[in-house]
Parts: sequence; C-alpha cells; structure tokens
Amino acid sequence: MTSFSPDSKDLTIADVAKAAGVSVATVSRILNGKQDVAKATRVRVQKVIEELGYMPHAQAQRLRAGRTRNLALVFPIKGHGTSPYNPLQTAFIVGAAEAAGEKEYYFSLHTRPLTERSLLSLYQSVQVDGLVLMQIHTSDWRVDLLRQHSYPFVMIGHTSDNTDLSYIDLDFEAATMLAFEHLVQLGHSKIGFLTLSAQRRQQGFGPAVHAWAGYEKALATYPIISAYRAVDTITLEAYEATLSLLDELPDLTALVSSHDVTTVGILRALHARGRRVPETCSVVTLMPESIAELSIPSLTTIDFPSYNMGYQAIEMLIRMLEGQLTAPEQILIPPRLAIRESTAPVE
Amino acid sequence: MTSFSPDSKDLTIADVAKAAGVSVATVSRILNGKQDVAKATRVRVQKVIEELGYMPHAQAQRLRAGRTRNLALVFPIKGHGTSPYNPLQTAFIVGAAEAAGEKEYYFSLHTRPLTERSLLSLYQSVQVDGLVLMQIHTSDWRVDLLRQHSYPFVMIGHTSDNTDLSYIDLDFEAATMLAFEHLVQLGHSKIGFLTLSAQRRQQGFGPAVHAWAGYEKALATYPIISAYRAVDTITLEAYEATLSLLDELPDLTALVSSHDVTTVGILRALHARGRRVPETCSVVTLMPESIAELSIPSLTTIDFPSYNMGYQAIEMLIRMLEGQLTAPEQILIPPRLAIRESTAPVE
DNA sequence: TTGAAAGCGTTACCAT
DNA sequence: ATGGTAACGCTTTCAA
Repeated sequence: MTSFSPDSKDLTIADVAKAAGVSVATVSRILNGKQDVAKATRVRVQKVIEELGYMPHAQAQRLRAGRTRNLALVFPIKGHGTSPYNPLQTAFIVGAAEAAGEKEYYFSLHTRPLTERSLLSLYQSVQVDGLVLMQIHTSDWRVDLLRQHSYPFVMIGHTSDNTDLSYIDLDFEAATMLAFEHLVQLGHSKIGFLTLSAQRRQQGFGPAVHAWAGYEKALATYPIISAYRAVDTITLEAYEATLSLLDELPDLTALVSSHDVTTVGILRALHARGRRVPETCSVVTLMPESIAELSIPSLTTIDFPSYNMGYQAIEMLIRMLEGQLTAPEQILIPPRLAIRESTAPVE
Repeated sequence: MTSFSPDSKDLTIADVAKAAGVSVATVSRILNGKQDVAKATRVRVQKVIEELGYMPHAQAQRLRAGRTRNLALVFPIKGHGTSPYNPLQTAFIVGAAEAAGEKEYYFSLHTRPLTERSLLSLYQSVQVDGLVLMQIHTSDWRVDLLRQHSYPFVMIGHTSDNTDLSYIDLDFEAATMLAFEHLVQLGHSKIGFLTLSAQRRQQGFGPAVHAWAGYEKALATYPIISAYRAVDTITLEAYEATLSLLDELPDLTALVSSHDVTTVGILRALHARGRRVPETCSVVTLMPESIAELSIPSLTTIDFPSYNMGYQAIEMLIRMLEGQLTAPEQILIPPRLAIRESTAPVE
C-alpha cells in the first residue's frame, strides 16, 4: 500500500525532478535514454519514477518532437463503389496493427470516406507520421495529393505511375495466369472466369484491372475455350452470374474466380446445377488461406496473404519514417498456388 | 496556382492572425466556434484560413485541453489462451472504428498483450480518453485496475461484479438455451453440445462460462439426452471432438455449437460419418450473420452481432465521456434465432 | 555531469 | 469585440 496516491495522472516531470532532487532536464535525459548522465543519478531518478508511477505526457512529447509515433491505416469500408463490407478482408487491419504494436508505434484505423482536406489534415494537424493506403486505383487522387506534398505513405496496391512510391501488392495478373495454368495442367480446356465488375475495372481499381489483364493473357497463352462474368462482391450476384455462365458454356469443367467471399455464391450455383466440386467442376479462387480452409470442400487457391500485406506495409512505412529507406521499396508478391480439395484432373 | 505554398504544415495560428490582421486569440475563438466574435471578423478570418490552408496542430490542442478525442479498442489477438487469430471476429473492430469515425473521434487499435503498466499508461500518458475492453473474464485484473482509477471504459463482455460499469454483451446463457429450445421444438431429443474448453471456462472467460451455464440449464429444463465436448477454437480439434461425440452418442440427431469458425470442423466430421445436414443431423451454432450465410448449407444460428457490439460499445463510451451517462449502461443482448438451412424436424 | 530557460502551438483568462 | 499573455508538459540548447 503506497502512503498516498495523488492519482499519478497529474504527475509531471517537475514532480519527479523535485522528488529526486534534480532538474527537469536531467529527468528528461534519463527518460530519453541519453548517455550523459551519472550512473548514480540515473539509478536514483529511475527509482523515483518507478515509485511515483510517473508516465510522460504523450501529447507534450509529441508537440515538442513534431512527430507522433502514430501510424494509420486508411481502409475505406464504404464508398469507392465497394460492397458494404467484406468480413473476410479485415486481416489487413490486424496485420497492420500487430506490426505497429511490435515496433511500439500507435495504430489508428480510418474507415470513413476521405476528402482532400481530411486526408491532408492527418499530416498537417500532426495526427500521424505516415499512412498506409488501401483500395488503390491506377489513377488515385489520394496518391497524387500525398506525393505532391511529399508526405510519407505506403500503398497496399499500386498505381500506374509508381515512381518514388513504396508499395506492396499481390501480382493479380500473374495470379490469374497461375490459376489458369494449374487448370490447364490438369487437363481442363473449358474454363469459366468470374471477376470484379467492369465498372470497378473502368474506375481503375487495381485488383479488377490486373486480374482482367491476367485473364486476357491466359486466353492468349493457353488453348482454352472460356467465358466470363463480371460482378461485384455480392453473393447473390455471383450466384446468378455463375448460373448464366453455366448456361452459356454448359460443358465447362472448371471455374476461376478472383472474388473471395462471393465464392460461396459460385459454389451454390454449381450445386444448384448438379455439379460436384471437384468431380464435375474444379474451382480455383483468390482468397486468404484462413478462409479457403473453412470451405467444404476446402478450396484450391491463389493465396491472398492479406494479413502479411498489412503487416509488411506497416514495416515498410516504419523503415521509411526512420530513414532506413534510401530508395522506394516496391514489392509485387508473386502468386502462390495452394492446392486443396476443389481441383481435380478433368475426367 | 497559389503564388507560393510554404507547405501549410508549418503554418501556425500566429501566421493566420498576422495575415488576417487580428490577434491569435481571435483566430482561436473562431476556430472553436465561440460566439463573441464580430461577424465581419469571422468571415474575414475564415477566408484567410481557407486560403492559407491552415489546420490546427492536434497535439498542441490536446496538450492544452488535456483530452485527445482518441478512443482505443483493446483487442488481445494473442495471449489470454485464445487461439492464434480468429479471422471471423474482426467485425468488432470495424464496428468500433465506424462508430468512432462517425462521431469524429480518432480510433486506435491495440492488439498487443497488456501489462498493468501499459494499460495505465494509455490514460496517464494521455493517449486516449477512454477504452473499449474485449475478452472480458468474470474476474478481470484490467477491469479492477481501471475501476480503481476511475478511468472511463466500456466492456464488450461483463464480469461477475459489474457495479458502476458499463458494458454490452451477448446473453450467452440465454443463447445456448434458445438453441436447445429450437431443436426441442423440432422434435430432437438427443443433442450433442460443443463448447469452449474447460480451461477457458476455469479462467473465467465470459462466453465459456455463460454458454456452459446455459447448457446446464437446458439439461435441467428439457427432456433431452446429451453429451458434450469442450475444445478450443481450432478446426481440427473440433473435428475430432465431434467424431468422438458421435461415437459416444451414435443416435444423436442434432448438435449445438458455441464456436464459430470451428463449426467447419463439426461439419467435416458429420460428413465423415455420413451424416447429412440437416437431413440426418441438425446444427445450430453461435456466429455472426455474415458468416452463417457463407456456409453450404447456410447455418441456423443464434446471431452473434459482433459489428453492432463494437459499434454500440464505442457509442456508449462516447456518451460516457461527454457526460451523457448518469448511470452505468448495461446491455445484455437477448439472443436472436435465425433459422436457415441447417436445422430440420427430426425424422 | 547538471541546471536554467526558451519554445513547441494552442486555449483561456483577464484586460481593455 | 478584441488583444496580450500565461500556461499545458516536455525536450533541447547553452552555460556552468
């Protein structure tokens, strides 16, 4: 039991200094691990700090330092034409939060729609030291704005001109190619494709653009007959699109999907048409491992390592802020095929 | 094109004052929407602010105010004996972030393990105005500590003594009861139960404790034969536990699960034993709507409204901080049955 | 090795 | 209605 506790919240560095019989400057030095302090003094002051339960006022430190040790992830849940909210893609958030926490940075999450002003204010009001931007479009006003101001940020995704920008992204084009390659190797030659809506592609939304490019490349590369449907990430839409695809190409033996959660719609549609996975229809989809394993049958995927992408984006941002980045860091993750139960050789 | 832009980041209220020909005090008044300012002055100064692109320094404001407008969600991803990371339960985070954003609060996410010191430092270093605590145990040192210091917080979950505390929680006991009631009404009388491990229950983890209480109550209330298995949220464990349950009670016709993601393990086990859902085995589980609909067949559930719980917890916290709470607010959400495809009358 | 004091950008009190 | 200024708690010169 301490004799009395004047709620340590109100303690300042001056209280510590007085109690230890030194100046505030000395206390400050000790708090910041400077070396030019006598060992005896250091020990004594640290003891006082401990006893008093003193903790420095973060806002005051930040005001002085002009930095915040706060990083934010900009994750537009709504707007940008996205579906209401994809419960399976929040792994980005957790990965980013973990990375920040491990490096002793604070981590904020911004889900609200941004305006030019609100974006700038994050930096100009000194609320964050840097940002991780998601939902990148090939032409993206947020990127242009931040670049123009030279504010530090990292993208999950990439734009058409990434000069001097750092990013981490999945190679969606190669991912789509790889999915088709896998199926072709299994002997499939009639393969359907489900991808994001044409609208999203025209808006320049990265995954939509690049997955489509991969599809065109696959068509040009492999001797396959194919048809596609482009719908947004709504299960019901995917269901109906798949039905209509099956009507157009009744003898297809495999499907590639660049969706994640809507894959359920696809599976339901196959079921409704009496197709069994993988016996009478193989399915390859792009999604995180943790989700792929939840399906029955488990899904052969091109892995979407969203947790790691969030994690690495923050690590990259920290390197940038701490001056460890001499050149921009650009990571295009090569696709990784994870063969599970949803693909089989064509019969 | 502005004549020159001295990167607005370095602008201070003094620059605005000078440019507008008024004092900093006046500018400050205008920024804070005080009423005792001549309309003409206000208009003129606001124009200057706009032109200069001035934005107040958040850290300086916070230092002055002693408050941060920052709220945090404490979401221990690891530790506390939880499984590595449940990809389906991140909806709490998104709900909380959205609620904070809508009310113009900043939102931080803390996933790292807490120590007594790190928890206190959030308040004492003035990093947050208040917290939302998750993973509550019936006896919880974090709750005791914060209560003792009278620091504002809201729980998602509740402890054994919630005097003066605000929380929102699902009524897990009633939820379990309701699941059994539904099955009994369908004519089932041999019902298996899968719940969280005994260890978690002994640790006092809320959902484990209350779901178990609900099970005991169901056994006492309904004329059923039952057996249970208690395992943690690992799919493989759930799979094996279900197999062993089916061995013990081969003629059971229904299963209740208080897991979410591990339900997949259960479904796989039923499949392995040649049971079809719902024809030869009904399944009721506790999980968020968005997930239940992804399964094939879709799952009859007791809804776990995690997004809303996160959202409401933050709203509650804001009411508390803004002094709109005269008494503690305690919400025990009554369970809601959502009948989908995984339950059917017993044959 | 230590201390005194200026200053970070803001708000609020006290004058006028 | 407006302005001057102290203070918020800290770090970092500059001197000793």
